[in-house]
Amino acid sequence: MAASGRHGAGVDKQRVILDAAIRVFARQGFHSCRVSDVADEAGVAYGLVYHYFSSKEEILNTLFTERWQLMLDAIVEIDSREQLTARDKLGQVAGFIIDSYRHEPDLMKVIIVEVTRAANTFGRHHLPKIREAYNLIAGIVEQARADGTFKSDISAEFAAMCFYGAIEQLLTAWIFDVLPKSDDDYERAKGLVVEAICGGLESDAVGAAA
Amino acid sequence: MAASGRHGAGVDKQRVILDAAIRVFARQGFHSCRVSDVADEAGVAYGLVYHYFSSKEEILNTLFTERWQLMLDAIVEIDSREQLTARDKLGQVAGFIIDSYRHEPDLMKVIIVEVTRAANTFGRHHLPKIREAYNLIAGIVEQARADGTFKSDISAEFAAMCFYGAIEQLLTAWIFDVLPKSDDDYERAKGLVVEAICGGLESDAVGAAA
Amino acid sequence: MAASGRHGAGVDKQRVILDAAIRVFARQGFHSCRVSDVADEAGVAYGLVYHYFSSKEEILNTLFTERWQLMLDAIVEIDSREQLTARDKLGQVAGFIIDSYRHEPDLMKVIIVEVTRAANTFGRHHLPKIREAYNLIAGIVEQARADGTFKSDISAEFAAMCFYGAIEQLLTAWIFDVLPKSDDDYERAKGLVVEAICGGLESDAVGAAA
Amino acid sequence: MAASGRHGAGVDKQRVILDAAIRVFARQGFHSCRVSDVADEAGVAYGLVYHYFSSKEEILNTLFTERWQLMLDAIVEIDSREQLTARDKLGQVAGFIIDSYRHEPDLMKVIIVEVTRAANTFGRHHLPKIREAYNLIAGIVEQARADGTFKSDISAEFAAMCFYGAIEQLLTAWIFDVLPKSDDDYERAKGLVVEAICGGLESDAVGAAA
DNA sequence: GATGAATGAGGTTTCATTCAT
DNA sequence: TATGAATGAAACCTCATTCAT
Repeated sequence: MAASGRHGAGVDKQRVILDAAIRVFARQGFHSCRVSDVADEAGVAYGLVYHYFSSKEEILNTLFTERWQLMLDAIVEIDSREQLTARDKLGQVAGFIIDSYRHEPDLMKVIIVEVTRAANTFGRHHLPKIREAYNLIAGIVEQARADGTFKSDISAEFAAMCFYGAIEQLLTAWIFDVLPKSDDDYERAKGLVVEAICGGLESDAVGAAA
Repeated sequence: MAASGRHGAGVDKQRVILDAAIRVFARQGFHSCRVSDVADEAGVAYGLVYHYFSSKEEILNTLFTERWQLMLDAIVEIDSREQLTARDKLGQVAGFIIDSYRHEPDLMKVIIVEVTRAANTFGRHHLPKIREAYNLIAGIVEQARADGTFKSDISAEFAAMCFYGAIEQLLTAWIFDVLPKSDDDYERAKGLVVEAICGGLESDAVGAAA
Repeated sequence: MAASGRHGAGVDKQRVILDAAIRVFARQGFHSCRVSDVADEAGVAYGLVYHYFSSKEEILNTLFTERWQLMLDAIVEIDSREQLTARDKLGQVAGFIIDSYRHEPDLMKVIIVEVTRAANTFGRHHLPKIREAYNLIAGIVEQARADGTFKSDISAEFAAMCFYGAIEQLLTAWIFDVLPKSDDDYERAKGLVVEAICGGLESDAVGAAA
Repeated sequence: MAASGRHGAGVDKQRVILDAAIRVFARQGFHSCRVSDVADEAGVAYGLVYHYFSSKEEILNTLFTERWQLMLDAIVEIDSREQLTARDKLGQVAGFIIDSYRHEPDLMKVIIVEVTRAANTFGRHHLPKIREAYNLIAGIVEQARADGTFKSDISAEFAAMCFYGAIEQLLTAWIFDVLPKSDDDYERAKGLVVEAICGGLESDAVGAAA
C-alpha cells in the first residue's frame, strides 16, 4: 500500500531523483549538468543516484521511456475508437501531446530536446521506440487513405512525418519562446495544427479549384 | 589565378579543417568527437585547428552560419519572384532545402542535428538567425493570407512552424534512415511536402465538403 | 581522540595533500610542477586534489593564508606585551620568523618565494594580507617614535620596510644557500638583525658622534 | 655610424624587441605573457623574436644581464673612490639603485620581480651574478669593519644582506604602491635608507646609551 | 632580415563512476 | 539504504618553438 521502501510514509527516492532530473535537465541541459547537480536538486547524496540508476544516461532513458509509452498507449487508444474520423483521431493525438507539454513542460522539453531531437547521440538508442509513434500515426493515415478521405498520392509514412514534424516544431517553438503560449494559444493550437495539416493552409476555394 | 594562400598551389587549410569537421561531426556527433579527430581527418597538426578557430564550438558556428545564410539568401530571392504563387514559393523553398541535403548530406546533418535541433545548447546562440528563416517563410504565408489564397484563421507564424517542421522532420527521417532516400524519393518529396502542407492531407472531396 | 575524518585512524587527506604540496612547491617551484606531481607525492589520486581544492592556485593560497595568519597573530601578541621595548618586540618578531624558517623551511620557502616575493602574480591577491604585517611592524615602530626611542625623521612605514626587507633577505639568503645555516647561525641572526636595524651597522662611537 | 642594419635610419629591431619586452613583462608578468604579446608590442612579426633571441627566457636574461652589469660597474666605481666613508659609499649605491628605478621603473620592476625575487626559477641561473652585488656591498662593509667605523660583531655578508634587503623591499613597496612615490619621496629615501641601516632606527641617545 | 603558418607536447580541469563504511 | 570520499581517464586549449618562403 505504501509508496515504496519499508516506511509507510517513506518518500520514493527514485521518484524524487527522477523529478529532480527533469528540472535539472530542462534547466541546464543533459550534457551541461553533472550528476551531482541532480543529487543536489533531489536533496540526496551523490552516490544514491547510482544506487537507483546505473548511469546518468539511464536517468534520461527512464524519463523518456516512461513518458513515451504513455503517449504510445494514448495513440493506440485513440486509434481504437472506431467512430472517429482520421482527422478527429489526429486531433486527439495532437491534443494529447499539446496537453502533455502544458502540464509538464519541463519533462516534455527534456524528451524533445534531449531525446527525439537529439537522435544522433542518445536518441539513436530510442529510435525504434520513436518510430513506433510514427507508425501509429501512419496507421491512422493509412486507414484514411484506404477509405478515400486522405489523398492516396501522399504515403502514410510521409504524411506521418509532416504531421509529427509540425507538432514537434510547435512544441519547440513554445520551448524556446518563439510562439506565444497562453492557455488560449494551447487550445487553439490543437485545432489549428490539424486544420493546417489535414485541411491544408490554402483556403477551401483554392483547394477545391486545384 | 592561384587558389589561395601564399603558394600558387596552396590549399586553404582553414577550408580543409572545416570540411574535415563536417565529416567528423556528422559521423561521431559534435560532442562525441575530439578536436584531434578533426585535426587527424584534416591531416593537419592539432594546434592548427586553434590557429584558425578559437574553439571547437567556433568551427560548428562557422559551418552553421555559412550555410544558413545561403538558405536565407535563397528564400529572400525566391520570395522576390513576384509572378510566383505562395504555394510555388514554398515549393521552391522546400526544393532548395531538400537539394541542400541531397548534395551535402553531412553538412545538413550537422546543421540540423547539432544546431537547429539542439537549440538548448549551441543552437540557443543561433536562435535569432534561425528565427529569420521562420520569419521569411511566415512572410510568404502572410501575403497569401492577404490575397485570400491561404486561410486567414491560421496565423502566418503558426503556418511557418508547420511548414518548416514538416521539412525538418523529413530531413531528420532521411538522416536516420526512417524514410527511403532514392533520387526519386527526394524529387517526389519536394512536391509532396508542399501538397501536404498547402493542400492538406485530406482528399479534395473531403476538403471541399468541409 | 580520533585524528579526523570518519575513521578513527583515518588520515586527513586534505592535510596530506597540503603537506605534499609544500614539498613539491619547494622542490620544483609552483610554476614548474604539475598537479599530478602533488598527487603523486601525496600518494593520492589525481582527482582527489580537485576534490579538496578548486585549483592548483588554491592550494598555494591555503598554505599561505594558514601560515601568514599565524605570523600576524604572533606579531599582535608580541606587540601586546607592554613591558617590552620596541627593540625587544622587533627582536621577538624576527625570532618568530627565523624560527618558522628553521622548523618549516620548505613551507617558508614556498611562502616567500612563491607569494611574498612574487607579488606580481599570485602575491597580488595577497597584498592586503601582506600589508597587514607591514602595518603591525610599523605600529611597533610608531610607538617607539612617539616615546622618543626611535628616530622621528624615519617614518614608521619606511622603517617597517627596512626591517621586514632585511629579514626576508636573510631568509632568502638561507633558502638559496648564500649564507651559512647552522643552528648557531640562526640563533645569532635573531639578535644581529635587530642590532643591525635598530642599532645600526655603525659602531656606537661613530653613531654617537654623528 | 648608423645605429645598425643596412639603412642609415634603420631602427635596431633587437632593441625594439627588448624595450617592448620590458613593457610587456612589467605589465603582464613574464609567465603570463606570450611571445606574441612581445612581438605585437614591438610591432614586429612573431618569428622575428626568434631571429634575435633563442627563447623567451633569453630575452629576460638579456634584460637582466645588461642592467645588472651596469649596477655592478657602478658599485665598483663607487667603491673605488677612496675619499668616501663606508656610509657615503652605501649612500651612493642606494642612490644609484633608487635612481635606476626612478628612471626606468618598468625595467627595474622586471629585474626585481622576475629575476632577483624569483630566484627559485629563472633567478637560479643568475644567482652568481646576483651574489657579485652582495659581495661588492659586503666589501664596502668589510673595510668599515676593519677601520672600526662599523660594528665587528655583524659580519660583512650579514650586513650586506640587511642593506640590500632593505633597498629591494623599498623598491618592491614602490612597485606595488605600498609606499608613496613622489620625486621627494625618492630623494628622501636615498638618505633615509642609509641612515636607517648604518645609523639604526634608534635615536642617538638610545644608541649611545646602549 | 622578416613573416606568420604550422607543429605538438603538456597541463589543468572536469566529472562519471566506484566503493568502503 | 545512504553517504561522499576516492579514482583516473579524457579532452580542451595554450603557447613556445620551428620552418618554409
